[in-house]
Amino acid sequence: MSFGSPGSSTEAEPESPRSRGGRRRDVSRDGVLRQATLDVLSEVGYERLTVNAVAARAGAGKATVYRRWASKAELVVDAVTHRAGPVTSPDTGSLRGDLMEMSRGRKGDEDQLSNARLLAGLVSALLHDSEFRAAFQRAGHPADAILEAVFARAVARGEIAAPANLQLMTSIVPALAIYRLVTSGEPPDEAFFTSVIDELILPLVMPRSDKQLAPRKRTRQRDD
Amino acid sequence: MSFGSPGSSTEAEPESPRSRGGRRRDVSRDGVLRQATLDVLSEVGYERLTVNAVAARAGAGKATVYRRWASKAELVVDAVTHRAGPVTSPDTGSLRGDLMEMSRGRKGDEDQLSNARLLAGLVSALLHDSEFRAAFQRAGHPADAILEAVFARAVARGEIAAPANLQLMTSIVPALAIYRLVTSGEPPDEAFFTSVIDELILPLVMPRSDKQLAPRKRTRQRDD
DNA sequence: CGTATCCGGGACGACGTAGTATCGGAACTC
DNA sequence: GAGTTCCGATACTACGTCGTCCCGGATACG
Repeated sequence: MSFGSPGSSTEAEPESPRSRGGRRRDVSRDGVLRQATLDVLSEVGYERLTVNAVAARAGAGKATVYRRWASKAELVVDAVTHRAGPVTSPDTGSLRGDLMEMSRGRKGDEDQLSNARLLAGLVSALLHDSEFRAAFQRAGHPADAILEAVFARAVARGEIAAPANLQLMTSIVPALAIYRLVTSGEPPDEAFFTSVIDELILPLVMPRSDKQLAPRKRTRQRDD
Repeated sequence: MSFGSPGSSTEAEPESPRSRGGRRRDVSRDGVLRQATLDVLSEVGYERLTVNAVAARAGAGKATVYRRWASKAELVVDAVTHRAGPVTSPDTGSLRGDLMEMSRGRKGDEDQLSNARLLAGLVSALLHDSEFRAAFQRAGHPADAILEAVFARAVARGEIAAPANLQLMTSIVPALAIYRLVTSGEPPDEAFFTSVIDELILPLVMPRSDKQLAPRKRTRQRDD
């Protein structure tokens, strides 16, 4: 497998040896097909994703898919590596606010829940196909970068001390979200994210218990 | 699907309407087949597990498998629900020692790494087959019970205060182990478990920083 | 207008796997 | 010993999916 794909990295494809004329490829179908791939992937996972289902959801024919990607694997890899949203890092002024904002997500697009569902759908493929995994590591998880920026800003504000192990810290939310999704079957809701943030992350990074510390009762705190 | 299986819960099967004679079923093959199922499951995941591969690894014929389980799904569910080891809760005298001991595992059998690999192989099946998930929830994760006992003992010793959210606490290690396994492809090693325990769990439950707190350098501490 | 490439749709072949059936042989009951 | 059920092994059927090919129609170039 090569995992080459339309616009793999820079979307620059200068050479199109179009011999003579012909109908031009409708570039807008690319995005539709990628989004349909992500949808089906989140719902049934990589193994049960069928190219027919993707094409049908996109309102396209299977030939249209295979004209752009050489295989199901390349389609999925390309769809996931292109899924990046506007990468808007929230900035509510407090670490807790930023983290909660990331959990909620803006339009069900780049939030932690979608990430969890997507990653969960890819788990077995990632585990047993090293080329698959390499492609995703190359692309990197956008949410990771955002989370790192959120922590960095909190450090710059003097809100927290620099975490000793940042990677471990940024893994907590997605890891627990996936774990919950898999073991309970229910997608993590706001109460779950609140628990993780207030009872795990904040107590770990807050210097002392001078701020809120794991509110036992539903202490409603607003910071958005 | 019914997920009935040989000895589902109590291993008591009093009624065997053997009309007359015949070779008796070799019960020892059950365990061999279950173990082979777990092995293949850990290696390739549920979707790519084939009954042929399980039978071959067990040195058995496919008919022997289907004489005991009605389907691949029932075989896997039964194998996983019967995987419980001797459920020996470690007791090293300290919370850290117990947690480390659980991570290491006794014979690569009931340790966190095997659990992670196994659960990772089941992720997509668990996500998209509610009956599958229900079967596993019914069985419960043995490691959860052990972890709860470990924390309970630490509380009884006065080593820690009772965690506000025990379920969240016991999820940290397996959740992060699976996340690492999936995203990096490398199984969590001892250094990883040390990080999680020393930098996440212990700081969270230890009342103050009067004990060890996240040794930066490879501070070799032995407590077993 | 002729040709070429695209489009959605669907037929088709190749392949892998679940589950069944059958075989020669072994273990057991009567 | 006759009959029955298990054993490992393997042939077989049923079915789903990947990937290719073809269709009628649309959109481009020359």
